Amino acid sequence: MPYAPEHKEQTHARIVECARRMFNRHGFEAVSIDQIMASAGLTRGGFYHHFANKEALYSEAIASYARCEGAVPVDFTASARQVVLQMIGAYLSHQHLESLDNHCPMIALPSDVARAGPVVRRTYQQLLAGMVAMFERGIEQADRDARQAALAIAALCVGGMVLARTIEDADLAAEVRDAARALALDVAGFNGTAAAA
Amino acid sequence: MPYAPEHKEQTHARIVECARRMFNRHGFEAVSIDQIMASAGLTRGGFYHHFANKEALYSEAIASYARCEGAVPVDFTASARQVVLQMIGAYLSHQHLESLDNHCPMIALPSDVARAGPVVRRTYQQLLAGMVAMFERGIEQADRDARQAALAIAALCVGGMVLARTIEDADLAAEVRDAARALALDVAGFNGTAAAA
DNA sequence: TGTACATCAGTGAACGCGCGTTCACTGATGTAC
DNA sequence: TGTACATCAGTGAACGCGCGTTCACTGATGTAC
Repeated sequence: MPYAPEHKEQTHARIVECARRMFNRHGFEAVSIDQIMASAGLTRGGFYHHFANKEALYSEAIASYARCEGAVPVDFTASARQVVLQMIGAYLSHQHLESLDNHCPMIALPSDVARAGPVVRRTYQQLLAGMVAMFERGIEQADRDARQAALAIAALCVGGMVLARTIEDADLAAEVRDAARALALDVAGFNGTAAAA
Repeated sequence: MPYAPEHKEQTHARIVECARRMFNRHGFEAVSIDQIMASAGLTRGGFYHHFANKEALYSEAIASYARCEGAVPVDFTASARQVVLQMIGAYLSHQHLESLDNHCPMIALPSDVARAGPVVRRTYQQLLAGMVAMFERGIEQADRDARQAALAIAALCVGGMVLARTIEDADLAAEVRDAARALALDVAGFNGTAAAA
């Protein structure tokens, strides 16, 4: 047995992490395997010892976001209700918008994923499902409405950030984020508790 | 003067329209100039008589959406208030989701535009500004809040559709659209007036 | 009216380039003796 | 403890391909006489 068994795992994880960052910033197609491997301190040939092809890396990169720290810290040991408050504030924050390496894949790669294969899309869907479940848990409403509210908040978070990230005018971008955050907090039941931008 | 003066204009418009459809479906990068020109009944060489380069076509294609009919008919001669009701219903409709050639560019090309040049992004921003203004006009609220509501509704429309388009599960996609539409109608002041899916 | 001409929209072969992928290899490593 | 070995993660040259772009050309057209 040459090399310690965890050696390959570590290299694999390093490639995925580099890919996640680069995909977030530039999209799937604009980043080449050469660039990813170089960024991980390796050369192109080794790629196919770790992944069947480039697409296989897409879903691993998206899945790895759930394990990474994210752009803005959220204290997940707080109450479900507090987590919702923090999540909405963090997701629609200026800090999240600016951290190009650590965008949530739902706002960094929406059209890339829409055009990718089923495996990639399923991974993306799990990320959304996790986010919605987290909102649902912390919303104080009649049972049937909590899910609907959670889904609408997810749409506000993603829509607000997708627009803010795409348009040129920074003032308009901030306006969109603020409006989305205000409504999301309102729907979650935090009336008048506007968090910082 | 060979050819009638409107001849080139018509060919130009035909190329833009073909490009708009193909970009909507597959994104900027996945569609080649060859494919666009072939779809317009021409060959690749003529492209550079009409456009400086491929990116120049991006913004023309996005701008052309404002002039095309869209996926779902909206009667713009109705009152500002009725237009809002129709717009929200049309934007978040199943019909819009399914019409891959006529998606609003804001949901078809979000990451493509985010990575494009300033000209493309400015065109996209104008599309958003037009949508927000239309919502603002038809919302009955205190002046200061109308704009905020309009921005939040735009975020809901775009977020709801971006998510619905990207995830695999059709039931979850419909749930997201329904939740976004219900909240958007509520914010616009159409309490309990749920439109058809 | 008929014809020769100038224009320029459209053609298609060719270019250089970077991509994803393959493959014969190399050499650092843990194991067996 | 020291050495020969087998393994396999990583290397880097090479491949075929399709892309955006260029350019010398062709031929359909409206105009001038």
